[in-house]
This record gives sequence, C-alpha cells and structure tokens, in this order.
Amino acid sequence: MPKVSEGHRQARREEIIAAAIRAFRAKGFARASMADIIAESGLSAGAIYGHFSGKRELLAACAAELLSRRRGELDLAIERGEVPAPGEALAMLMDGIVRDGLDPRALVQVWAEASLDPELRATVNEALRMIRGVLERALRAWFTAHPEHAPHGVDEAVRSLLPVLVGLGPGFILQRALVDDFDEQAYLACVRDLLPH
Amino acid sequence: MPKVSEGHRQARREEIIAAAIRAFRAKGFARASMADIIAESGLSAGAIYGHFSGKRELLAACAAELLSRRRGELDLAIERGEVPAPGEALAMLMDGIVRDGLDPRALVQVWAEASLDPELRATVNEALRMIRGVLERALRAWFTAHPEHAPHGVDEAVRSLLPVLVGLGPGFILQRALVDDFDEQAYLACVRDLLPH
DNA sequence: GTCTATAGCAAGATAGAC
DNA sequence: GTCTATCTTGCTATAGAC
Repeated sequence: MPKVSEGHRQARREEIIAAAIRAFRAKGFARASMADIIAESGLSAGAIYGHFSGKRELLAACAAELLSRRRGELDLAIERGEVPAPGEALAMLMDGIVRDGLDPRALVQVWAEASLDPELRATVNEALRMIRGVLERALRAWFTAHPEHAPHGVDEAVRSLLPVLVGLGPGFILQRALVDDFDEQAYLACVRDLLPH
Repeated sequence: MPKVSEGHRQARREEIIAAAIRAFRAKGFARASMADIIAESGLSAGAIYGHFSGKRELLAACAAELLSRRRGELDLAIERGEVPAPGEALAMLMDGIVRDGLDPRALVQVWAEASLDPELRATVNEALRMIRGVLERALRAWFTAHPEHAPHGVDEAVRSLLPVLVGLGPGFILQRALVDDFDEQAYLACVRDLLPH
C-alpha cells in the first residue's frame, strides 16, 4: 500500500491527465512533447514519470477519460425513461462533446494514434463498444416504442442502423475539425430528419 | 527551364510520391521518417530534397494524389449519364478507396495532420470541396430525376443532404481503420437503404 | 514523491563531391 | 540531379539529490 493516501495519488494523476489533454489538444500527440506536458502541468519530469510510464500510457489515460465523460448523459437519459429518437440520441452525444469544449482535433489525434498502436487501438475499441452499447440501448428502446419503423423486427432494425449511427459521429467530428464552413446544427438537423423519427 | 525534360522530372516526383505513400501507409505521418521514405524509394536524401522541400510538402503531395484519384470514377459515371442514387454515389467512392488498396489508416493520418497544420488543412479543404462538388452533381442529377423525393425542391434537398453524405464517408473510413469487426458491406447497404432511393 | 540535470538517441535537413 | 556523410536539433526517459 502506498504511503500517501490513494485519494491524493488519484488526484495527482487526474491533474496530470488534464494537463496532457490540454497539451495534446494544442499540438496533437506526436508534436506535443513531454516538456509541453510538464510545463502545462506545472510539475516536473520526475513527477510525471512517477505516475505514468511514458507518453503512450498518458495518451491512453486521456482517451479513457474523454470517452468515459461522454457516456453519462445519454445513459442517464435512458435511465430516466426518456426514449430519444435515433437522430436525437446522436445529437445528444455530439452536443455533449461540443458543450464539453472538447476540441475535435484532439479526437482526430487519438484516432490517428490508435490506428497505428495496437494497444491504444484496443483501448479505443473497448471505448467504442461502450458508446455503441449505449446507442444500442437507445435504439432498441425507441424501435420497441415505435414498431411501425421496424418492419423486419426490432433486432434487425437495431442491428442494421447501429453501424451507420456510429459512423455519423466521426462524420460530425471530422467536419468540425477540418471543414471551414461546417454548420453543426444543419448537420444534426438533417440527421434527425433522415433517420426514422 | 530545367535541363532535363519536364516529363522526367514529373515522373521522378511521382516515383517519390508513391514511395512516400507506401511509407505513410505503413507507419503514419509522424512515425515514417525521411529515412523510411528514402529507403522505400530506392533513392537518396539528396534526390528527395531536390524535388520536395521537406516532409510536410511531401505529405501534401500525397494527399493531393490520393484524392484526385478518387474523383475520376464518380465524375466519369455522371459524364456517362448514369444517375446513381445518393447511397450508390457514396458506395462508389468508398468502393474505389477499398479497391485502391488504400489503407484507411493513411487517411486518418492525413486528417490528423491537417487538423493541426493550417497549410495542409487548406489543401485538404480544397480537396474536400472537390469531392463535395462531385457528390453535389450526383445528388442534383438524382433528385431532378426523382422529384418525388424532393418535396421542398431540388436545391433544398441537395443542400440539406450533402453534409451528411460527406460525413458518412469518414464514418466508413474510420470504422474500417479502428473497429475490429466492422462489416463494410453491411454499412454501405444500410446507407443505401437509409438515404432516399 | 518531486526536483534538476543530462544521458542517449533519433530524425530532418544540408554540404560538397561527382 | 544524385550520392554519401554529417551536422544540428529536439526529444524521451533516467539518475541522483533532496
């Protein structure tokens, strides 16, 4: 057992993660140096390496943090018995990201790194499965409440629509990151209209 | 005017670009070193730097090359008077990417780099506008031929659907790059079914 | 646990011969 | 135009004091 209380250790870790998120946001994973993260945290090299084995582990921790935040809201809405339509469910997720002030570029950085690093890829996959699980619950609830939109059965409707619903998220995020005149609300409005509602 | 014919110079440039694409494909932009590209090309450092000012310019050239390839097919289909439905148009683009053997990870790398580098971002934006233009022509042709799917007029139908159609591309590419059990054909089938047809 | 200082290395770009 | 050899820079991670 550590000498310092586990609580303090956790707090310090989160402090470092927050600093790393800021650094990755500003410069991306490859370009943000440990020196940047160290400066951003106000700590020192030794302090960082006392908590994380290196830059990659730090990125994994950041990715986990960012994704776990997103889960709550939609999950909560479902718990409360709300039944958002498919397009609404996606809009809730995306709005949450926007509201968080989460720079879409940071997410693109994580994707890029995850596509090359097997370990991080596994982490992201797990996180994606989680998000997918939440969306699946939402879809299932809605199709069950509106069987007229699921002519081949609820299971089939969910199974078919889920990958596309998942795909619409990156489409939103990437355009936010790259397209000069991207209209977020118009995108979400069209999605709501396009998906069954 | 150069001593060697412009044709030879172009050929050498394309040779180098092809090598760079292979290197970026394998390792990503940040991790592929100039040494990798040099080895892949079979040339030497001096030869590369004689044609490109550095790694960034090389990436920009690769991005331009990859995107311009994609343009041809869909554009050609429209020239021939075919009128693909919206989902078909997207599927044609995505199939083209798959057929090219283009590693989706390479595209994610370009996105990540473009989201941080203003110059590359401008290049990608221009390329995206080109792709968007092609898709817009396709949508316009199809809605004109099927006005029953454009109750508020062709212009409005095109304007509304275009960003989402553009967004479905990254959704496909990213899932191909990251999701372990991604089913490409199911995704495209659902898209075809979801979009008007 | 955290600090300072630095070892050790990899990578981008260049210089100068041919 | 292209080659080889190398210069320079900036980085990650560690060592050792406190």
